[in-house]
Amino acid sequence: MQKYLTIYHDLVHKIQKKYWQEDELLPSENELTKRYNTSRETVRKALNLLAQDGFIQKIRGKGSVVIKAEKLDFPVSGIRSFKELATSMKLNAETSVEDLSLIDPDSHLQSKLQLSLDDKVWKVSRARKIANEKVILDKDFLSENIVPKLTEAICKDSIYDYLENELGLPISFAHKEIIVEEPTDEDRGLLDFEGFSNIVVIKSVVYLSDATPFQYTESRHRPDKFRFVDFARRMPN
Amino acid sequence: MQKYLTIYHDLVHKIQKKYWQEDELLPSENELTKRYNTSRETVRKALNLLAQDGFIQKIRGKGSVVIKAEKLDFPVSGIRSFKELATSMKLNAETSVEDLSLIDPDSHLQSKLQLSLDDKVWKVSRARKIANEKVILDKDFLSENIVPKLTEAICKDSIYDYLENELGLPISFAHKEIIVEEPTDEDRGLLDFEGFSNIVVIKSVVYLSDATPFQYTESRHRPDKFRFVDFARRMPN
DNA sequence: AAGTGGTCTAGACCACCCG
DNA sequence: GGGTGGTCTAGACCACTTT
Repeated sequence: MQKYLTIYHDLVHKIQKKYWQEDELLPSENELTKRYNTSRETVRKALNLLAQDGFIQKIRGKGSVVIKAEKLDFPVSGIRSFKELATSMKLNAETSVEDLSLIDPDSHLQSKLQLSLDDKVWKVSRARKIANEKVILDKDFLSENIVPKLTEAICKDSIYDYLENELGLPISFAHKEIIVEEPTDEDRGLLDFEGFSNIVVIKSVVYLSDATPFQYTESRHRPDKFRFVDFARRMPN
Repeated sequence: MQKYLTIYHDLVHKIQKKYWQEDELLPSENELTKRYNTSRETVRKALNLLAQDGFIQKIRGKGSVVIKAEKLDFPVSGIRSFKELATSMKLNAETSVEDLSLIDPDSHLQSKLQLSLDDKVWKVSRARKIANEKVILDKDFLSENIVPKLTEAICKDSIYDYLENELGLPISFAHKEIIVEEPTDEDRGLLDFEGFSNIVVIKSVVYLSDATPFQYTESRHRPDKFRFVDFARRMPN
């Protein structure tokens, strides 16, 4: 494990354990350099990660302030699996696999996943139940080229876990968009939809570290149950 | 201007001018170090910014690949004013100021903006017209402590521009959330709402670089006209 | 084996904040 | 003036990809 990541994880852990109060200052970079017996640039790398993730705010001339933690947030930025989210948010959640099949992609999928003519894709539909209501419908499409096999057991647990830990795929980045749509008949059939007239859809394409797209996902959320949170930083220009 | 930022801007400019093709490799870090007559760490800082902004994908052992540019992105991450967005997306846009007044904040605002008991806030309501339809309602609340004066002319142009360039405020980061709500009577009155039964609301709190919150905004979008794009990177656990 | 990006070091100077 | 974070340097070793 790299030094700056162990420092990062140690600090995250201490912040979450309220080792420092909110609005309090972290030890200075020079102090941390001594404590972790490393160089200042390495400490800075860890602190910059913390800032990027919204744990601290660095203030020139003063120090690094611990930021008030929000909870029950559904992060927009960052690739996280439903299982990771459910765990970290301590949700009482349950997944049912509604469909698992190997299909011929339509042209939209072919272009999104840069497929050849006779490539096939896995289609997975899963309904997510939170507090005994089905409120999320996840539709995943994965290149058979890259994911040759999928089982219902894997889908019920965590596809991400399987991809990263069993197949060792280097998942790298994702392009996401959020739009609001009219619910389809499928949405109404598979979710507890009550009388809602809109559905919030997060569409994403996930890439490997060599920039190959291998997964297209639509995560369809009942509009009353979610808020999507983002932590944005003013960019240079 | 810092060296790594000038390098960053130069490379962004060259990528946008198609100096390198999509999927092509940038010159190596060592090569760029020579060309810009600097150190490798400085080049790497610029390249990491490019990767963070989705311009390139760095691949160990190979190099930095120029990523296919997506078009018409409405960035979630990054704080941008409507004017910046409208300009960069070349929209035919128009703003009307519906309300501008100095009010006593309710308790919700007091806590969001960390106000004292008799502090006042500016309230600004603006309707955004795109392609001759009023589809966005922006409601801004700004601390009078930090923004002592506001005029209708400023609000019609760009508040951000005024804050950054006239007042010189160091705008630093924002916490945003996206939720779907029922439209209010105000929404129906000020927007061309047709028959829609939901509205997409982006709520954000904007902070100065010393972590003081000074602005609370609700940007209310007609659901059919709304699209949000984000570029996410898999975080180390 | 050579070239690439990833990490780490030790030191330097700067701009900013505060007592 | 002393401490803080921001930038920059020159050099080193490593893991990975390609030839």
